[in-house]
Amino acid sequence: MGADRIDPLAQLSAQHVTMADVAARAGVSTATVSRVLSGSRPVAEDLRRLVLGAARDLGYKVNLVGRALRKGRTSTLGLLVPDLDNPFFSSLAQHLSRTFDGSGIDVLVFSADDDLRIERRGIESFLGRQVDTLVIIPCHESESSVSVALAAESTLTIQLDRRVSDVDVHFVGCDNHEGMRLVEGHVSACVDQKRQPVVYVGASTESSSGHERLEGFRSHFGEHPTYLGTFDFGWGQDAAQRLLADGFRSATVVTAADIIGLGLLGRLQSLGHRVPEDFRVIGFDGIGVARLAHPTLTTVRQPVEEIGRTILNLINTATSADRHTLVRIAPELVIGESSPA
Amino acid sequence: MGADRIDPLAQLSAQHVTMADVAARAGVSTATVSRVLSGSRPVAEDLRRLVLGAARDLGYKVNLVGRALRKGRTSTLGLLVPDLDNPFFSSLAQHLSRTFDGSGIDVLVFSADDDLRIERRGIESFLGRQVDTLVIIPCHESESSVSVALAAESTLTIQLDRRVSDVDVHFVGCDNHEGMRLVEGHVSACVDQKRQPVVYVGASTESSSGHERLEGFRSHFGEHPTYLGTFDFGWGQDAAQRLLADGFRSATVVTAADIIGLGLLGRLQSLGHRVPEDFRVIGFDGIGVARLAHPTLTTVRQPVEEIGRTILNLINTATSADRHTLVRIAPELVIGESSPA
DNA sequence: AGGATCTGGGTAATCGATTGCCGGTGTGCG
DNA sequence: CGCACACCGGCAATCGATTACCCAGATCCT
Repeated sequence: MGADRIDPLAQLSAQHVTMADVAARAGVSTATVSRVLSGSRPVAEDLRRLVLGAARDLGYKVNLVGRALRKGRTSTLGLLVPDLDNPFFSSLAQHLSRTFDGSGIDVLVFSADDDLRIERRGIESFLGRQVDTLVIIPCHESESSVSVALAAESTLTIQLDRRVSDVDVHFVGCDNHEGMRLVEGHVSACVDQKRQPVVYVGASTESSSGHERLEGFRSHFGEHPTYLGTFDFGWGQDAAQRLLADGFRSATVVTAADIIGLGLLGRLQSLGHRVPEDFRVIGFDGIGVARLAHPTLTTVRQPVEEIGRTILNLINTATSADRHTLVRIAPELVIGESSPA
Repeated sequence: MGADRIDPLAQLSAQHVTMADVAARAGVSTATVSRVLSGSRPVAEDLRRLVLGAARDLGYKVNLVGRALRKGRTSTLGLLVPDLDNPFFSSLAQHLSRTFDGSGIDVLVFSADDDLRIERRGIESFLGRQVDTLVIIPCHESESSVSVALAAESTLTIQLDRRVSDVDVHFVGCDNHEGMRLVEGHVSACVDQKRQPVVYVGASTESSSGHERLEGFRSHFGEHPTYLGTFDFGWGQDAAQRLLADGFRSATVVTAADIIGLGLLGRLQSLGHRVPEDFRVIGFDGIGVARLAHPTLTTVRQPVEEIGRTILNLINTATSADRHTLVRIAPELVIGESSPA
């Protein structure tokens, strides 16, 4: 505790303290400094103390750029999301960060702003920075293929939640088909479809999740009126008005995402319709705010913690040779007030 | 268009194509390759074409780690947020990313998970990676000081939305005092405070925003019942029950954040109370979902676009010498149904 | 014509950390 | 006592891109 102050001399030289500086001060070679600091090889106790003292006095901070260049690895995972304003993606980012805390791997997030051009830039940026792992939620089912393939050929790449077609790259995501099965089970148990029609409000099939959920819906529910838009609140609101314009005054509305469901639910209520008495609304994803809407939203929850853990496992086991891993995580029905049992 | 295919030989050598490889193939020196690729000095047209062709054939991708080591700069901005699950922070991240698109600077986001230890790790990680700018929303008004000071002494550091005490580091954020003045104006214009009491549901004063909003509230409204918790939905819900337990059956509830207000609003409704008839609820931040609640939330919107632009400007003008810049952005009242005019 | 200047290419040092290899000391064993 | 070997510190090469410096040839000027 006696040597807590920073050496005044050191403050002059200031800014960049390198291993060479520490070595000079401790009177040893940079090799020894490196060994002490990284523990890569034992170093005599007296030298160890000398080096640690010098490092502390000078305020030495490792330069990860130098290390990365030499080691060829960065202990970094790059997460590329389409849009941080979408609560499902940001919560995925949050959980992934939390899962990797303590693993020695830093999670860095980049938002593509739903733009193929920026997505591409993000990939090149992460690859250029030599991230050890690239986790990507591709914007577009077909157009993102090239970028994903590019990434996969230079580093361990994992697709998350959405996948591109035509390219074999690891994928971890929810079983959308199963999710729609759960919804169908719930609906058929408590709705008389003769009296209350079922409609689907989904998202464009340009992303695999939009695509798969639509197909899941169709295969479990059969033919029903279908409205397709984008994964955002605004589309939910628009869709509410389309439904009303098309004459619906009562329906069970299955949506492709909570944000769509929430937009729809809000607009229906604003226009004086009752949920769940007139319209039942069902979401997908299980984002936090779904529980906070009024009424709370019935939804299919994707287990984000498990998704995070799966990715962590994949990294520890997967080699870049087997690109084939495809993990489908089973979702879970959460019944809320917008479509009670 | 004729030489679009990748050279088969190159694919064998695969993985890391360096400038040396490109130079060898083009029959020039690495200096020339660098000059062609970066445009740092003119190069004869024929050589230029040769180099570009070789780079394309080999699938050359610049290694940003090597570049960063040499240049000492990375064209990167590190954004450190306390929690990506908080929609205000994730929307800030999204807008900042969007603002910097096209500027040649990549925005990388790291979540501290509201934990001082992780916040510190994030800072060291960003500093080690030599980010040119570090934008940080500190977790804690006093405990984050050391970390922020550390960052500020090695790179351009800007505090966002929240600031630590005792340290002079650039700050860009909303004028919370002014925000509360707007709320007071709205409330006094349409509420008879004799008949409907005003209460404040805020967040702990451990973050500067919590602190300043509480003070702003007090200075404009005077003494009123005050409940302090955390910046999340759960606290809003709890607070609703505390209010009821304390006997309130009607009140104008001013909250410190939309997420608190939304939690509160939802819980009040679930328990059969009417908003705005019985309780008026007012938020702060202006997150997207505030417009989607039912009823929509009256709130004080922070202009995130302007905040983003301000940071971009600051980076272009600020030197690390003047750490003093303190920008307060004027917020804006958005009247919703939860507290109509 | 001869020196000054300009253009543009190559050589090699450089950024900071890591690590393969060498060698010196000390210990253990036969 | 002598040899083998473990231990541990240092030297110097290395990762990949950039750039200070040098130099050859061309052009320009008086």
